[in-house]
Amino acid sequence: MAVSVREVAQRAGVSVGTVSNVLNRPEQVKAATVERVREAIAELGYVPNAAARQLRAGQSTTLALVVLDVSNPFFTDVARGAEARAEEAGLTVTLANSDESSDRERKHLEQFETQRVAGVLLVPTADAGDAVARMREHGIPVVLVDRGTPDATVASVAVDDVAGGRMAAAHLLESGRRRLAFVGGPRGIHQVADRFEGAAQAVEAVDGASLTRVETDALTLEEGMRVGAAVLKMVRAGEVDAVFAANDLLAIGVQQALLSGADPVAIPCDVALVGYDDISFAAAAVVPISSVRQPRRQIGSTAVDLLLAERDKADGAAREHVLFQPELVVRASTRTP
Amino acid sequence: MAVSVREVAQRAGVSVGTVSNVLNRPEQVKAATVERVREAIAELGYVPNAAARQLRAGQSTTLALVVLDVSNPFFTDVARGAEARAEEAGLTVTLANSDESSDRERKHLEQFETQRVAGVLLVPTADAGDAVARMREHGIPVVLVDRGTPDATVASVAVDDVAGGRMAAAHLLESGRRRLAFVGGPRGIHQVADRFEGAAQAVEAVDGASLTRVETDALTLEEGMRVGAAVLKMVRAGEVDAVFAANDLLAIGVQQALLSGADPVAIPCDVALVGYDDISFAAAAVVPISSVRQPRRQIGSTAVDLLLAERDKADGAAREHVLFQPELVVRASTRTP
DNA sequence: GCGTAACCGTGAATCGTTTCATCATTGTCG
DNA sequence: CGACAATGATGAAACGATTCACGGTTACGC
Repeated sequence: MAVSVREVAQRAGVSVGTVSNVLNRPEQVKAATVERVREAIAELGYVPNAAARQLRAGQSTTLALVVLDVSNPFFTDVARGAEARAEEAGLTVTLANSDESSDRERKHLEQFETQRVAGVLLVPTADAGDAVARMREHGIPVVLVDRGTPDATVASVAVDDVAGGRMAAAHLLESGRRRLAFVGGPRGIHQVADRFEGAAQAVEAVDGASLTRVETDALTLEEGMRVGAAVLKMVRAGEVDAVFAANDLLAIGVQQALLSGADPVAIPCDVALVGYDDISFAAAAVVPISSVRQPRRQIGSTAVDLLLAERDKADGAAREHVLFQPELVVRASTRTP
Repeated sequence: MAVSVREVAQRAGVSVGTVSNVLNRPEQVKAATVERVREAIAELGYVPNAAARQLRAGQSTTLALVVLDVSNPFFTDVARGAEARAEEAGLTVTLANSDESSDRERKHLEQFETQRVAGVLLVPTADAGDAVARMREHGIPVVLVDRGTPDATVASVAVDDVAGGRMAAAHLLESGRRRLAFVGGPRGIHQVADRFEGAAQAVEAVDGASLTRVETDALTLEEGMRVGAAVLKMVRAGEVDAVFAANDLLAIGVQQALLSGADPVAIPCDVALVGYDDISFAAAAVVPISSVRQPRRQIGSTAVDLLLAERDKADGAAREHVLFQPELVVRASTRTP
C-alpha cells in the first residue's frame, strides 16, 4: 500500500541512504542520480512518512497555538500572525481551542506533548500554571500569549491591558462623561480584570466620576445583548452616560440592545460606547464603535519569535516579556455631538 | 532527555512489552504489575511518543478539516460539530485554512498526506479535483463538505444551496418585492453560483420580477460595505427593493452601508434584506437579518460519520451523498411593514 | 604510473512503540 | 502425580526515515 524509501531506492537502483540524500541534501548527489531518484519518486507516487522522520529527528516541526475561543476574530488574527512567521522559519502551526476550560486546555497540551511539538504558544486559562510547569520540565518551550506575567521562567507577549482600560476610560472622561459602566466578565479572566483595573484608575483620578460594574458570563455577542437590557435601563434612569465593554463582541451586543428597542437611546448623545480589540465588526457596526486596538498579528508573530529564541536558551536564563501598548481608535460611538 | 518505555521497563523491573501492554491492554497484565509500571511511569514522567506509535500503527488518529476561511463563524461551527463527533470516535481534528486559495489548499493536503492522517474533510476550492483524486489514490479517505457533487467516487455532505437560494428569493417575492438584487461573488465559488441559481429560478417563476447581480470579490464584511454603496444608489433610484446576499457577512456589510449614511434608507420599508448562514451576528444586527439557516454542527458531525464509513468501504463501492435542506429564518429585515 | 584528494554512494545502526510467537509459572483435574 | 490449561511476561522483529563512518571511483598533478 504505502510506498517507502526502500521501494524508491530499488526502482532507481540506488541505496536507501541515497534516496534520503536526494531528499535532504541533493547537492551532495550527482545530478544524474538525483534525476533518476526523482523519477522513481514521481512514478511510484512516493510521499515521505512524517512519523518516521520525526521519530528519528526526536521532535516535530510543528508549533501548537492554544487559544480561548476560535470564534473570536481577535484570536484568529493572532493565529494568522503566528502562522506567517512560523512559515518563514519552516514550521507549521496547529490551532487548538480551549473554550476557556482549563480541562480542555490540559487535554490539548497533553496531546501536544505526545506529539513532541517544537513549542507551544498558549493563551492560558485562569489556572494554567501547573500545565505550563509540566511542559517546561519536559523540555517543551512555552510562550504565554496575551498574558503578561512577572514570572521570570516563562516568556510572554502581551498587550498592556491596564493601559488600554485607562485609555478607554480616560477618553470617555475627557469627552465629558462622568457616569461610566464597565461591561465584562467573568472576573477570573485576567484580561477583563486588567481592563477594569485600568478604567478604575482613570475614574479615580477624576472628581465626581463613577464606575459601575456590569458582570457578564462570557465575552460574547449574546452576553452583550443580554446585559444590554440592564444597561439600557441604567441609561434611561440617568445612572450611566458611557459604557466601556471588555471586548468588541460585548460592545456590539450592548449596542444592539440599546438601539433595537421600540424607543432606543441615542449613541453617542445619550450614551457613549467603547469596545476593545478593534475587530472588523466594530468599525462596521451601525454606529461605528470606538475601540482599543491591539497589534493582533504582531502578537502572533512575536510569540513565534520568542519561542524560537527560547529553544537555544539555558534553563536558568531569564525570559523575555514583550508588552505592546494598545492604541485607541476613535469612531462615531464616542464623538462628542 | 526523553523518557522511553525502555527506562520505564527497567525501573519497574519488567520488559518493554509489558509496559506496552499496561498502556494498551491492562486487563491482560496482573494487577500488581500494572501498579508497579504505573508508578514507574509517574515517577519518571513518561509521555508516550506519538510519532513512534504512529509509525508502528501505519496511520494516525487525526482527521484533517480544511476550510475556506477560519474567520467565518459558519466554518468554525462546522468544525465544532466535527470535533465533537470525532472525539466520540477517539479521533482528533486539526483545522487548516485554505483562504480560498487552491495553492494553500494543496500545500495543506500534501502536509496531511505525509502525516498519514486518518482522513480529510475538505471544503474544496474551485479546482480541488486533482488534489482529491491524488488523496484517494494514496488511500486517504476524503469527504467533501459543503459541496454536493454528483461524483460517485467521493462522499459528500452539503446543504441544498439551490433550494436555499430559491427559498430566500421566494420569500422576498411573496412579501411583494419585485426588483431583487443578488450580492455575492466571486462566481467561481460554487456556493455562490448555486444560491444565485436558486434565486434566479424563483424570480423567473414570477411575472414582472427582476434579478440584478452585484458582484463581490469575497464573502466578507468589508466587501459587503464596499458594494453596499452601489446598492444604496440602486435603492434610491428605485431599481431595487430587495437584496439577497450570498452570506451573512456580506448582508451585514450591506446593511451598514445602507443605514449609516447621512440619509439612510429604511429596512425593510425601502428595501428588504436576506442573508445566508444565520450566523449569530445576523440576529444581532441593528435590523435583525432574515437568513437561510444551515445545520452547521450537523454538517460537521455527519462529515465525520461519512469518513468513518468510508474507511471500511471497497474501492469501487458507491459513496454516500448527504444533502441537508436549509431553513429560512424570518426576522425584521424582511417583515412586511 | 602512482599517490592523493575530492566526490559519490553504501548499508547498518538508530529512533520508540507495538505485536506476536514463545516461554515460564501457576493452578486444576483426573 | 502428571498432563494440560490458563494466565503472565518476554524479547525480537518490524514500522520508515536519517545519519555517519567507511569503501569505491574518478581526476589530477607530478
